[in-house]
Amino acid sequence: MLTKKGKYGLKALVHLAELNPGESSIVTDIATRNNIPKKFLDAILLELRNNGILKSKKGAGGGYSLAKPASEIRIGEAIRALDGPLAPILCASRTAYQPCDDCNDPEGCQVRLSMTKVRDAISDILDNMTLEQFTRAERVTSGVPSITLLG
Amino acid sequence: MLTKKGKYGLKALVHLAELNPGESSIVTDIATRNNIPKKFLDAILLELRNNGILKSKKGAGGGYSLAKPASEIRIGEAIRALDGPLAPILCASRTAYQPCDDCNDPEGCQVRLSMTKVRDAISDILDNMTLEQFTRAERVTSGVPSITLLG
DNA sequence: ACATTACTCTACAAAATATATAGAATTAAT
DNA sequence: ATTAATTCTATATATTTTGTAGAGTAATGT
Repeated sequence: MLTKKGKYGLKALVHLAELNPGESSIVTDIATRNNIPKKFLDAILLELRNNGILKSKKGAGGGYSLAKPASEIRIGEAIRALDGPLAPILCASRTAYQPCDDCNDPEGCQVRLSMTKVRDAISDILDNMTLEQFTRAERVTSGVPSITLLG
Repeated sequence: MLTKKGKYGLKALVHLAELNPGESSIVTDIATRNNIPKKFLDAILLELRNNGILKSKKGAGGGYSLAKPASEIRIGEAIRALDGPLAPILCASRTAYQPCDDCNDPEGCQVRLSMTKVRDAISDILDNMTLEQFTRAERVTSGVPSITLLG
């Protein structure tokens, strides 16, 4: 699940990616422009900074900016930093695997196997999507998936 | 995210799918066999029943059984009944769409567009997977996705 | 130097959600 | 009738999410 923290973080990243190269932005501006509680955003941006996604400068004239080009920041990377593993359940995670304590047979567990497929599908999308692509995304209905049943 | 409720429910469905046709099982048995708190499972199975996935019979000789063949029960259907929409965020749901209250432009929101892709990918997997397939799944490493980066 | 700015850190608090538990009510079989 | 089993209502506990408050730190400009 994408929490508000994750959502706010992504919006802040878009905000920063849309600045001119070299420019930075202060938290207050990002917060007001995106309807995000300032103090909450403080913590979020700090976390992104501690994960090497943003860099910050203190004091007057300071602010936050991307730590690397938007083309080198993966959306999956940002979401992991804020919301944790992409997998729907930890036993299906490749970056943070942990067996369920109630499961007597993780190897043959169908829940785990199916959720591993889901995790891989999510990762295929989010780890291959850069912040640059994300920011430039056009307002077009995303490609219709091959076989969708329930809409 | 798959909660314990969702996980327990899926395990119970597997349990019931593995019975001989026409057979049913009582909650206590499903609970002890799968390390699930009995009272919690009561509520879960009831919810699956109210969603037309299970049927129940009260009293001695009673119990739960599938309401339809395992080949006609979709995993996505079960997860929705227990954990809600598959989409990582409601504004990306097709079955339970709701705009974010803090979002001034849902149409052009990149978070929403990307999460819609994720939702579609999840749905492609879970709405096309039947309980029958799920139950018969072999203990084989799931197919390697085309381009996986972070493992 | 000094005031101002803005990030950083620690602690806490409120709200929402997830995870149960208890016990009585209902229905069916023997 | 008694027992078995689901169903209903209510409640309790734990965890996570979503914030808020306020002091601390570093940089800047004057």
